[in-house]
Amino acid sequence: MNGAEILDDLAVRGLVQDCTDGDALRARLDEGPITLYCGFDPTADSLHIGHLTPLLLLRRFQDAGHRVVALAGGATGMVGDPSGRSEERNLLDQETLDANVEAVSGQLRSLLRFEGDPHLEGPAAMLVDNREWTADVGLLDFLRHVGKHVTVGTMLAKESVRSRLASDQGISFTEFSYMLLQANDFFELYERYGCEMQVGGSDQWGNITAGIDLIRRRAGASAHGLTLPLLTRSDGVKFGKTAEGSVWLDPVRTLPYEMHQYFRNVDDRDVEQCLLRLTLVDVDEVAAVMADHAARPEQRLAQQRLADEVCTLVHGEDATVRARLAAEGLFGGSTPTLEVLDALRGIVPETTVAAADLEGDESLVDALVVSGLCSSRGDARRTIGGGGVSVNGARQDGEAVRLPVDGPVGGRYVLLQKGRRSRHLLVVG
RNA sequence: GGGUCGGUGCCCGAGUGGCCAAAGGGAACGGGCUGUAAACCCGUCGGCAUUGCCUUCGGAGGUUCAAAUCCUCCCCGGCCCA
Repeated sequence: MNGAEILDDLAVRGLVQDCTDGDALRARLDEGPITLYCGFDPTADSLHIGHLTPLLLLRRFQDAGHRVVALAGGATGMVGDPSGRSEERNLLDQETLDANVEAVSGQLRSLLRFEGDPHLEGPAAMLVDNREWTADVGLLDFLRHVGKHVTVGTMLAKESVRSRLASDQGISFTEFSYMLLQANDFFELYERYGCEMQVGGSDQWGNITAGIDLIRRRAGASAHGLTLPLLTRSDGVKFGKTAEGSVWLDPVRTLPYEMHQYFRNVDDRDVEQCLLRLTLVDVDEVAAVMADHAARPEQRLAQQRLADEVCTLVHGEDATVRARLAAEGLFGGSTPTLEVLDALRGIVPETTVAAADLEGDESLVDALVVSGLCSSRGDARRTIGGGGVSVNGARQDGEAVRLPVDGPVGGRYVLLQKGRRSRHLLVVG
């Protein structure tokens, strides 16, 4: 892709909120590969799907032949970015921060192609930690070499600072200084690797332009910046949030199955935006998928595709297959196979039982209590009576108190379902 | 400090001696419809139990065969007066 092509692609996908001089950037991209970076502060031990847009943006540039740098903000994370925040952050301790940098770095690694990656074409991605050039810099040096080039007026004019100054909370000097650190990062990356461009979320505009200014002042060079719009949901809920919290990339925090389901349930109104911004599917193909979807919206082809794409990007093909099998077991409405039930392990809570436990006169009632799906035998009877219990996908008669005689699937699993949402797996062991 | 109204089940809110586990609404949960949706409809909704039993109406005592309901003291909230 030449400069125009990649920028047009981003624009069509709705991935450009703000951009420094578009013509200059286009011309620069036409000249040849560029080095660009995006920073990720280790505020938690995992990234979440909100980070996916900028991370994928790096990927898009890498796929177009450019050199991308993912920065884990070990230094900036120590200070706390005020951007987009109404309140002062709590500082993380060194130990937590180290662990977070480690975890986040691993995730950054998995979505980009580094040296040695068999799929690598063109420049390898780089992973850096800004502690590398920040940790040993003394305060005096920093003030002389960075602070000297930035006027307080400019800093005060940034939206992130202005909004906080106007609030009751105010802003600490520490957070106020944040943009200097980030500006310095950009400058350092420019010096070290010839990094000419920084990308980030829309709230990063002020920090990015601060870096561009610093590069101009100290190196007399012009650099570029581009920000992404925030993903939004039509129903007003913050994107990537569920009742349980954020959708994380860490498979322990958010099961691949749960992530798959999250996207599988995206509103019709939002699904095209998601396909464009959160997957690498070609724009033309997205249009084709959307056309299919429009013809048969009830099949939710677009959501299915979206869920598969994102899940595969983050967790890989196997996890996606498993997530789909699990969904089939939970929502397919047919008798699940051994393979399907196997895929439910780790997704549905399970209890190990003896084969004899499945044979009693009131084995169904007992099983519901043992599994914790029902709080008491009376509760179990009531729930069964209300038609709320299924065993291995088959709804049980309101009078049933005993498990069906056909026994556990493959001699191993009995899937209990209470209503649509509560499940439990009995494992014969 | 004086006066007054009130504190009821997850929440709001009726109930003013027995027919009260306590109306009604909301939430929640189950079912139906549906696109693993929204809306809508039905059911359950203190606890345990296959009849029934146990624990609830701010707290502690008391009157009564019987109290969420009456009396006494205490705690807490609203409003009015100081």
